Amino acid sequence: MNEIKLIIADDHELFRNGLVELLKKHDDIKIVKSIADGFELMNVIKQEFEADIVLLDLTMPEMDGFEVLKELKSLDVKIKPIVISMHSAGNYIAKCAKMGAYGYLLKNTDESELILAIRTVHKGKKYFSSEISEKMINFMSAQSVSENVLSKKETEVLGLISKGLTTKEIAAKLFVSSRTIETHRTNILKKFEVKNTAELIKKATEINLI
Amino acid sequence: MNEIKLIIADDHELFRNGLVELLKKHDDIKIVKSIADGFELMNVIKQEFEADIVLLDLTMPEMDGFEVLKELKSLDVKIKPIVISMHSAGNYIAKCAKMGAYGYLLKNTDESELILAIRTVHKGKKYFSSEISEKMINFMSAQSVSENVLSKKETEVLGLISKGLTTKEIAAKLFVSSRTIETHRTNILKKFEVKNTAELIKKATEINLI
DNA sequence: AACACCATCCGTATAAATACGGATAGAAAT
DNA sequence: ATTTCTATCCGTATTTATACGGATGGTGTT
Repeated sequence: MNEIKLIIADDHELFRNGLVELLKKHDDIKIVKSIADGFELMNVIKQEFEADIVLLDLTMPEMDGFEVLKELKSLDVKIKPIVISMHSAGNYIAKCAKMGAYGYLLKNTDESELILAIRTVHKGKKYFSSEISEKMINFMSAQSVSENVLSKKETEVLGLISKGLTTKEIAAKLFVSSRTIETHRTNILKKFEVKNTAELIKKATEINLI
Repeated sequence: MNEIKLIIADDHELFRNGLVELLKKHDDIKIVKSIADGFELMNVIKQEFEADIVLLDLTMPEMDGFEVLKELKSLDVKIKPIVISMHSAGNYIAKCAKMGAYGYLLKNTDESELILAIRTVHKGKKYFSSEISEKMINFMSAQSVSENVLSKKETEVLGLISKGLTTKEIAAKLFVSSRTIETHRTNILKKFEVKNTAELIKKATEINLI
């Protein structure tokens, strides 16, 4: 039969469950697994599991979506990843496309688009909505060069900055030297092309990174 | 006749026009004026104009909604103001209620609620949705005491901070001493109950102040 | 093997922000 | 008439953030 076997990987339980409920109504789609982290996901995939598509969140605790994409590419599996993220920043989209994602959806998308994306990808085609494509293209043409995507540590540091922690406090919390955090801050500012914390936080929230 | 005479005061033309279109469909409501600033609004009101209700935006260039409320209260007119704002912060709502607003709506409200609010207020009753009331009550009970609403200057400074300007640059731009801006910053931090700029910007964006 | 990126650390220096504690004139509120 | 708030300014001191420039081991890519 032509049933589409789907895995959901997202660390937000409510969101996962919402998706499950929503997809239940569609007979051609069957959720075979619902998983909270990339690490667990890869374990499942590597062992025995057969699935057609994985709906992949980018931000997960142990192993994030980028890492999953990378590993999926190296493995020789036929599972097609559709990224489903709250980030609409062009650089994220571009990076995912480059890393082999078959689709990119925003978390605030609607049901019909989700279904459309799943079916399109299942047919072997890629699905990037016009909105998403546009953002990616804008990003590419903005010559912003390669990947000013924040590293995992940088993302973590950014989150702590936005909570009002100082460099010293962050260093203590992460058990590293203040120098390290200073460097992270510097690099984050560079990647965002801003000159101070205030502008950084504003841009980060605009982009929904925080 | 029971026609409700309405004035719209909002500096966003698109929004104003949208409202007009939307309200056209309701025969009991007549838009008698559409205005972009509080100053102009008060001129119109003071001269001759008769109206029942004014839909009042809080953020307008020359004279903002708070000032309008204040002046309306002092004048002896029967125009009832309904505030329509994008800010859902409890302190804003509370301040408006205190200053004599008959209603408070968020800009993302829907048509039915808007109409309901207008008709309710026209009958002489106040209209605060349960969502709005709740936020106000939470704010009141949060002992946050009086009005940590930013003054006009503070709001302006906050906006410039979020654009990445430093204290010195802001001072130069506003033709005042750096000391003044430093004090503004201090006061803004106090009012938001945060300890540094990063946290401030985050909170301000959450609250939609920027 | 060579290259690129990441996370980690270090030094020196300046600029900016925050923490104190004041002051004053004017407007507004009660 | 008194108080409260706002916008403006000042001093002193400390803490943070930013700007330079540089280094290393690990990991992953090509």
